Amino acid sequence: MPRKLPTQGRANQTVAAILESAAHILETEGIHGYNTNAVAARAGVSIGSLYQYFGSKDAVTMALIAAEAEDLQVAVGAAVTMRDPNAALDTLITAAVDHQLRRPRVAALLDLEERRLLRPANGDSATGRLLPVVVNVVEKLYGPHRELPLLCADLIAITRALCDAAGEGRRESRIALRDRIRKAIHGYLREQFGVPAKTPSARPSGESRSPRQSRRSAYHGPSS
Amino acid sequence: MPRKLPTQGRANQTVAAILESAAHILETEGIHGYNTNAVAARAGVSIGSLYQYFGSKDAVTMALIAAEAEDLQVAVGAAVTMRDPNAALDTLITAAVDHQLRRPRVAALLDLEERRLLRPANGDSATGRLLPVVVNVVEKLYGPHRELPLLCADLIAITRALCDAAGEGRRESRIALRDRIRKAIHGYLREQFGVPAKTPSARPSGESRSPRQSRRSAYHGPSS
Amino acid sequence: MPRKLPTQGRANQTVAAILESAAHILETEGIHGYNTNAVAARAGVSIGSLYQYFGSKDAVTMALIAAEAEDLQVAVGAAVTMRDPNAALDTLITAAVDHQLRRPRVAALLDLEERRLLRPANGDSATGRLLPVVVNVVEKLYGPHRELPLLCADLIAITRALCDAAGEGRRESRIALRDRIRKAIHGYLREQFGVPAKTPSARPSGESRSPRQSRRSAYHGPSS
Amino acid sequence: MPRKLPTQGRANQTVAAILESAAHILETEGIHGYNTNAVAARAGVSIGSLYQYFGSKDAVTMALIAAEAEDLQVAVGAAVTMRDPNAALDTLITAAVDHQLRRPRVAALLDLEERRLLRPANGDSATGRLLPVVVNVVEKLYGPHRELPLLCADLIAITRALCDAAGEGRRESRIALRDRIRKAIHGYLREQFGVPAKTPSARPSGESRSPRQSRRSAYHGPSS
DNA sequence: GATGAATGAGGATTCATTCAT
DNA sequence: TATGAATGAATCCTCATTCAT
Repeated sequence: MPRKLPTQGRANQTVAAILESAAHILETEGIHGYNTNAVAARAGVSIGSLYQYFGSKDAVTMALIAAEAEDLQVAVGAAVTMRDPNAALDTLITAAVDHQLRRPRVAALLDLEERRLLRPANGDSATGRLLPVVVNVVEKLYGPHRELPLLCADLIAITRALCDAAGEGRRESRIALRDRIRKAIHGYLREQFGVPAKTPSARPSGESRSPRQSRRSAYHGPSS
Repeated sequence: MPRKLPTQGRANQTVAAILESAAHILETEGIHGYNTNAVAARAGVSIGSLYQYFGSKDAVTMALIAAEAEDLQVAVGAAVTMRDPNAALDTLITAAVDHQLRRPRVAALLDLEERRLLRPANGDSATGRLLPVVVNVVEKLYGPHRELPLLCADLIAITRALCDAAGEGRRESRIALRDRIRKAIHGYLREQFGVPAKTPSARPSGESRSPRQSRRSAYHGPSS
Repeated sequence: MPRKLPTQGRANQTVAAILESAAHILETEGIHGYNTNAVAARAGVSIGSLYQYFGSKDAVTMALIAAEAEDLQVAVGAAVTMRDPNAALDTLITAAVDHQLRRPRVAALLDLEERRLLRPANGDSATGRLLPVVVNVVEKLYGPHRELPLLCADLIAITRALCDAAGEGRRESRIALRDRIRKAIHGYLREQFGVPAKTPSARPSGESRSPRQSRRSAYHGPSS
Repeated sequence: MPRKLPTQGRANQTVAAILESAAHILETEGIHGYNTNAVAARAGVSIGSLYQYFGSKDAVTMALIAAEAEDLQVAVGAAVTMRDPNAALDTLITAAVDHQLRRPRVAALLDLEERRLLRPANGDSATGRLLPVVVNVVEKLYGPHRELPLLCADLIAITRALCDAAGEGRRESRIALRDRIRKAIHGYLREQFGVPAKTPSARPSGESRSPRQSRRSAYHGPSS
């Protein structure tokens, strides 16, 4: 690592170019246009170089999955250190939304590939590392539950689904999407926990408020 | 007419065998094992016969999508005629669960293919026909909402996501899954409408009633 | 032959329908659309029936070649009996033009196939039966020549080429085409024979005249 | 640059080998044996290599057409610069003969394919570039004519037909063939113009000299 | 005889991967 | 190390032909 840093730098550049190219092709052409020759060509490197850095097409895909998940991982890392579980959850949701909306199709397609590629040596999927954090946050927010991992996996699935749905076709602000995801998550959890908590509105600051009463005024619709 | 019937029968059998084979291969091998030769071989017919009935591989896929969606369509038809919107919603959920759990992977993969195959053409996907029914049912249950189609699309996406998640890996009873979907749906809607639904979704037990109160004190976030 | 005439009639009808269909497909789709299934379908018979009457695709093609050449054969037969060689030649030319222009593409494509199919058991091509007649006519018109068969084969090739060229693209009257063919033929022969004969204008009657002199009055063009 | 040249050389070799193989197979097997696998095999390259250089079978065919027409184009270029129209015409005829006789069947089959492949696209066939040159030469030789392009297209068709006819079966010297073509061409033109050409075409002997003069009196038209 | 479902060899094309330079 | 030409197994699809009904 200390030696031949310039080389390392070039290698890193090449790897980055390949992954960027792969993502772009997946986004614009779908799986059917996703082949190593196209990826190498668009990356501006030879096919031989691609195979120098990645032993196979699947290796490229896996690296892309990891790279795409990276910003998510950053958010996960940040969430872990937060005191306020609400802020932590918001951080995760925001990261998920940003991630999925940046390249909606890539995210969806990589989901598929991830399932296939993780079959043999599973364990370290993005979800795998995400789940415990979510469990931790939710437990802080809603208390213990004997099926918490299952519920949190559901939350992740729901979040992903809403992002995917938002990605194809309908264009809307990420704020609106975030709001809907928050409602889906808290609605689900409240049903599961049998609690009248209400979705906190987007206010990433205010580390604490006594929500239940004060938030009532947020209701609209037939009720109040 | 008697002349043609045995022939017709054979043709129908062949078509059915091909679709069954296609579904089986998608389920067990994934998209990577899904090719016309394999489908024909497993169906016990020659590749030529496959192409006698389906003009292309995509045609097979589309027919499979239609066939797999058929039971869903039946449920949709039934739900349309129901007076009780709660029962109608349950019918739809049950159908979705049954459909997705029968061949979890097929359902997920066909979703992907459907997106690709419907891009150029019309919009009569399974979701397309499902959405208005859901909108109608939800409106009866929760009242009007200016973004009802969007919300209902979310409901469909959520349902699908939970089924998909249930499909891969964890095995559980469809009753439990149905219950979780119901909670996700009603939780989301209650958040969106800010109102308790006219009819609560699941009353399977009394067990989960009491925790609701006692756990209250554990909440952080908006509450405390 | 005397018995089961009705059956024979039906068979003939079927055969005729198949050949007509084959010609139509060759004309409109070219060799690439010319396959037995399409021919049978367009003829309104089953593929099985086609193979009942023709042992193979090549058999269909050969029958089509024979059928298409039939009107040419009629003209050949007529030409043989004519006294006036000029009228005979005109008959042949007219037949060739009519034949080639009715279905220009079929004629050209069958030419190709004929060459392939006649390789093994050649001898009875349309040209084969045509050549001696042409030789005979030309000899009467222009006198003997030691390479007459070669010259006459050239005449046939020239005629065919001009018809083919007329078939694709440029539309013109068959009278004009006939005139050009006549000029090409007589021009060639005059060069070969070193003779001042001039192309007779189209006057299919006058069974006999001493051509060289009497034909003078027939000249047109810039002169007279 | 030195880096690329050997590679370029290899690529060129491969392309040349493929075209040579294609021509050879067309010549010996006809269209029925003309498929990409056979072409690649005979060229000593893999099928993949063939598709590296040619996007499709038709692309191979078109490249072959262009390659086969190349020597013709050279002759056309040479003819354009010639002062003496007779020499120019002879150059063209010789080129046509040499071209067609080198691989008679290839030339004929490519003619067919050319018609099919040029249908949709532009009109720059070999004939397309040839025609204006011929028109120019003929006009110099025989003077103006309101249908000169048509006549010259006929000349090209006639030349091609005689070459084709010479190609199949009968073997003869190209000198004899050239002579016959010259006679066909000038015979046709004299008929059309009703005039002796400014320059007689072939002077291989003295034998045909006297008739030309004596024939003059037979001409009508501009002359007499 | 007539039918048309079924067959499967054959042909076009793609693309992951290798390897000589 | 980089390159990109070459490879060939795999895949989609066609069509001449057969044969059970």
